[in-house]
Formats: sequence, structure tokens, C-alpha cells
Amino acid sequence: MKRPSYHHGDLANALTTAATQLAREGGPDAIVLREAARQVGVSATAAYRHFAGHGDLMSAVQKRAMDELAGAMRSALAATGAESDPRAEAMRRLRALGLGYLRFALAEPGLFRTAFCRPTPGMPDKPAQDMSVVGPYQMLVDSIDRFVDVGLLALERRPWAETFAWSSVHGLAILLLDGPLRHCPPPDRDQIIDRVLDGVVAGLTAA
Amino acid sequence: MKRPSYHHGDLANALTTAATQLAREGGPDAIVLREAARQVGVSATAAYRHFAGHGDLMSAVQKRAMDELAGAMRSALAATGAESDPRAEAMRRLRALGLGYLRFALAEPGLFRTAFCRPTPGMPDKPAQDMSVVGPYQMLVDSIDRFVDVGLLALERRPWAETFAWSSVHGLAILLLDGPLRHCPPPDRDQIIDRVLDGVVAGLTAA
DNA sequence: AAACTATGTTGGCGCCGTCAACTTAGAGGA
DNA sequence: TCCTCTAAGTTGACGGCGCCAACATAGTTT
Repeated sequence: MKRPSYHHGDLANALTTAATQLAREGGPDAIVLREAARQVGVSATAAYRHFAGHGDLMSAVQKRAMDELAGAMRSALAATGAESDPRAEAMRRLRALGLGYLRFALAEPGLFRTAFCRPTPGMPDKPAQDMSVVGPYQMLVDSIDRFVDVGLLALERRPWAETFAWSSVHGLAILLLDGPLRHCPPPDRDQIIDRVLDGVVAGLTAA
Repeated sequence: MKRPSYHHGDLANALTTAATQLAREGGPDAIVLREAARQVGVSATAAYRHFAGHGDLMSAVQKRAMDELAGAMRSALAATGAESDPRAEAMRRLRALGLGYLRFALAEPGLFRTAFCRPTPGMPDKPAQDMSVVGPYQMLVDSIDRFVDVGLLALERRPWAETFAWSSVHGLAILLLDGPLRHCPPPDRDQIIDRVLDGVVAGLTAA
């Protein structure tokens, strides 16, 4: 595992990958710059040629995590078969999105927590960070727009509708991962997920 | 600020208070054992006579934070005037609870984040911890039981209904504090909160 | 009064993020 | 071709952290 030349060639990427693996296994707190450098086979301070500091590295990992989440949601959406009734289809797509979100959170808790962890002092906290969320967010917005298109959601109730949906699903993810539901056995868990998705759809489509 | 005697007398409490103040100002990551000891005017290792370690201290702070949250919710509930229509009253109480929850999260972000932060290795993670949440949780359950009592929520939809409500409100809190909504100006914020609470009530009471 | 125990203190370990100063390898112009 | 310049890595050090072992002190008990 010794690199042939003095210069690495793609250290920024290698460090981000190593740090992402750390986050995958232990969440945001497991992202330790020195360990990532160690795994890449480079001195700790070498990282500072490519990252402003720990927060900057973390922010790179966040972006990767968010991309993985977006991918999981995309897959979940793609795995949803077509439907004749457009209303049923709109609901099914929204549920698929939520399910993809939750399944990712449960399958990759470390990455999920990292994706949404609060910007540490020393992190950019620029619009760039919010941009990385555009994948998941845009999918959700599109999915809710369909509700309007097929007449499931009145235009006057459209504003912030996606925020409601996102809040519910995200909150459930947090409660399942870190909250009081964290020791909930999988059968109950699946039932809860179903019920919360029911609530979201009902909350959106209610008169 | 020098204590008169060699023995402090109530060090555990003093440390917890100091640590709680740290958490209030900077969230869970700001809870640093040495700093708490410093502020109390005691050597760092003295804390180990009263706490198993950093995680144990943190867990004590968590309990305090959860108590403060429960207090805020209780106040919010108490501030709600009576209502003639029992259905309207049930809804109003649930909304008051959610509002109290969210206002606390926004007013005391550090404590709120600490209250719900994931058990670190080294923390008990015993039922005791889940017990501390019994205040907020029980209030929510009671409030939703009223929905059943007044016929707003069918019995068959009762299971996990409080989980749905909690997820939505908790998720919104997280998104507002740390998520993509963290720079949302207060007017929009209040509107969002209203809309999400609408969604919760609608999701619960939908046919 | 003596011994015991609960509660502090000091000093030190290994980890962390970060900085300053030095070294190396490779690219580009004379 | 050689020489220089600079981007990319290195070493060594600093202060802060959680934690441990060993020691000191002050109440309590007998």
C-alpha cells in the first residue's frame, strides 16, 4: 500500500474517501483527520494542502453522503412500477421517495447522520452546502408538484407542503436512529414507517 | 468564587450545572469535562468521583435539558385558554404542545440538540435515558388520546399516531436548527411551523 | 484518638487539530 | 540541458482533550 512516488496525485480524493469510510462506520464524530491521513499513508499535515482543516474535510464527506442519499432515493423511485391511476401513482412515488430516504438512513446511519450534521465552526456554511441537498430536495418537490397536477393537493395548500413531508420523514429517521425508537424491532419499525407515510399523504391530501 | 472548604459539598450538581450552561451555549460538543471543572474551581479529575466519565456527565446534562423541554411544553399547554368545542380544544392543545416544542428548540438550540443527541459509547444507554423523555412523550400521548376521546381519530388509526406527530414536529425542529431551513427568516419560519402543524392535525384526523 | 473512607489534587499518558519550518519532485523557461 | 520556482509532502512542536494511577486531605466511625 505504498504509493510509488513522493507526490500522491489525488490526495484530496483519497482523503475524502477514507474520511467517508470513517463516517460510514462511526458517524460524523468518527471523521478524524489524522486517521484518514494514516489510512492513505500520508502525514497528517499533508491534508492541509488540500483542505482548510477538519471542517473542510467534513464538508467534503457531507457532500458525498448527500450524493449517496440522492442515489438511494433515485433507485427507490426507479424501482416503483407504473400505475394506471395517476393519483395512486403520485402517492406511490411520494411513498417510494420517503421509503428510500428512511431505508438509507437505517442502512447507512453513519453517512446519514454526517449528511445532516450541523456545520461546525470552521466549515464554510455557504450556499454550496445547501446546494448539495438539491438532489433529494428537488426530487421531493417534483413529487409533490405531481400531487397538485393530479388534483390531490389544492394550490392554496401547496406552499411549504414539501417541508411538511420532509419534516415528518426526516424526524422519523432521527427518532429511529438516535431517539427513543432506536431499539425498536424491525417489524414494529416497518409498521411505524408505513403509518407515518400514511400520515404524510393524509396530511397533504386532506380537505 | 473560591469554595471555603477542601470538599465542595455538591460537586456533582455544580458540575452538571456548569456543563448544562456549556451545552446551552454551544450544544453537545461544547460539553467538555475539563472546562466544567475549571468553572466550578476544581481539578478536572475530581469529576471522576461523581461521574463515570465524559459520557456520564453528558447524560446528566441530557436529563436536565429534557426536563427544561418538558417544562416549556407544560407552560405552552397551560397558556392555552379553554374552548367550548371539545374537538377544537383537542386540536388546540396538540398545536400548543408542538409549538412549545418548536419554540424551545429555537430558543435553546444548544440544549435541544443535547437532549436528543445520540448516546456516545461510554454513556449508559439504559432505559433510564428513555425514561427522561417520559415527560414530553407522555404529554403528547395524552394529547392524542383526546383526539380519540372526542372522535377526531378512529381507534384503528390510533397505533403510532403519536409517533407520526412527534416525527413531524421533531423533524421540523432539526431542519430549522441544523438543516437547509436554518437561515430561514422568522416570518417564513412561523408560517412553516403553522403549515406543518396543519399537516399533523390533518394527517391525524383524515378519514 | 485512631482508622477508615469519601473526596479532592498532581502528574502523566496518548489522542486530537493545527502551525511553522524544512524537503522533495516535477514543470517551464533560459 | 540545466536551473529555478513552486506545489505537495515531511518533521516537530504546541495546547487541549479524556482518562488513569498515585497521593493528600477532611469528615465519620469506632
